[in-house]
Amino acid sequence: MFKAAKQNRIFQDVVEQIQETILSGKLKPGEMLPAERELKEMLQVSRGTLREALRVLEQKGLIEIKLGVGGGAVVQDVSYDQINESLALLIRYRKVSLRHLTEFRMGVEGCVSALAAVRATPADIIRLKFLLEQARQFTEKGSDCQTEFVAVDKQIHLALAEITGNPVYISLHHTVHDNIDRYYEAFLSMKQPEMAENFSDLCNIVDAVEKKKADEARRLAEAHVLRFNHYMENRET
Amino acid sequence: MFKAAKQNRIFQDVVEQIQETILSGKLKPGEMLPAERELKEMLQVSRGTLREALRVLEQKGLIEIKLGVGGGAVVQDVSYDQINESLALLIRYRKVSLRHLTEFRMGVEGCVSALAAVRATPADIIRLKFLLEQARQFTEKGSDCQTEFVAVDKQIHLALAEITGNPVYISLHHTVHDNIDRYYEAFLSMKQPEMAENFSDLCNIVDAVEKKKADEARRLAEAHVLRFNHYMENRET
DNA sequence: AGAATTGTAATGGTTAAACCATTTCTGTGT
DNA sequence: ACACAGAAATGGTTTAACCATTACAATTCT
Repeated sequence: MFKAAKQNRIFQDVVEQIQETILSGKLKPGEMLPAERELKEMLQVSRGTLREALRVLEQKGLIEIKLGVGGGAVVQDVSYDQINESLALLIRYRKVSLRHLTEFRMGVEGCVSALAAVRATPADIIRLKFLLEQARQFTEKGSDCQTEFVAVDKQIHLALAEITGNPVYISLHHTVHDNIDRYYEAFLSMKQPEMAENFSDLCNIVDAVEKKKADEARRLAEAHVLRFNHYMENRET
Repeated sequence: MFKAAKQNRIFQDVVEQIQETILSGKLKPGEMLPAERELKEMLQVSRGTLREALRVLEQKGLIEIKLGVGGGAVVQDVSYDQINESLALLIRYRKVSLRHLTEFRMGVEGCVSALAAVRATPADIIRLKFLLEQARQFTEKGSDCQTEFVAVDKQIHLALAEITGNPVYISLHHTVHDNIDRYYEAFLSMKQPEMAENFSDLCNIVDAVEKKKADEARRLAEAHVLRFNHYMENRET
């Protein structure tokens, strides 16, 4: 029901004051807080205490500190970085396995593709086909371009997430890929045939999205993620 | 590809050292860091700098500070609190709406139910039916027990997530529910008929899980979340 | 005039030493 | 035994000084 009522720590009060000022819109992204030496006078606290508060706000992603003349605390636009860091921490701490992550990714990419199939506009389809064309070129070049191919693959999945228009899916896409990439770099190795297989997967997904076949898009996306994973499983420790 | 290479700030180095020690398991939850005055000697930094580092670690949820003799930094078990706070910030900043959150929840609960249908053991089914029985009792009592009913509803969804055995789904369950609950508290109002409808939903989902009908479980779970949401939409600002 | 260099001041980063506030433990007296 | 008081450990805060980085202006060279 309630959060633990921490004893009064002055820097916490400072954090709350500044956070409220930012969240209420009195300070907008890009604007700056007064310099530390000014701010400490306004708040009637020591510089050390103020700096502890700034560290917290920085960690929350609400401000960023710049050095030098004209430097100081710049208000940031709230982004997905913090949520991603938290999830990454959780993944690392709980030692979430590649299997778990892949299973989750299967589910999410499936949902994303199904939603995208419902919502894609003609412009979205054009964008997807443009990305497909890039993928096709890298596929032809074979394993020399594995990195580039994986990058385009990722862009296609991101595009699908963006088509859903749901920021939660977009955020998760980044989180999952940032965390799964570590495994890719270590374990993934595709030759020309595998790349061709994957390229074919992507074509089929985009095709299903274009034809607004949501269920088929889901099924194909799930199979695609699973296939990607199979390439790695043999090589996993 | 790479993260921005922040200029060397000593406290960041301290944060990384301590964080690595914790994440690598050298320091386990419940164990304590040395006292500030000791730690600053070990790390060869000033107390102010060390404290800035501790504020960051505290904000990340890796440690908690206790006062008095025998106090100090206690290593925490990584929880969902930080990720929840990040999501709450996004919601407050209006980057994520209830509609987005519900849509996402539909997808996740669908995947969870489908997976649970595949993996549920007889013991899992017994647990689910035990929870259903509680829900039935609260349903009969009507709107006096709305809070209790919602709590059991949540427990059932958590149980399904746990049946999948995938920690990512379990984590997400907590995050989504913690944040969606704020809306529930503000907007949700169910009378006896709505509760009966929901109870029926839950029965059908558990039934589909028991019969290992994954696709049906998914469909039912999605409809269930959607229905829950409809109760609120009329009341939303 | 224009370009390169240098100086200067603002600003965050760090250090040091001292004192306060809270909490636990210990010893003393009843 | 129990209660109370004091001591000690530990985080919280303050102050004052100095260092490092940066933007900008002044100066000098071509």
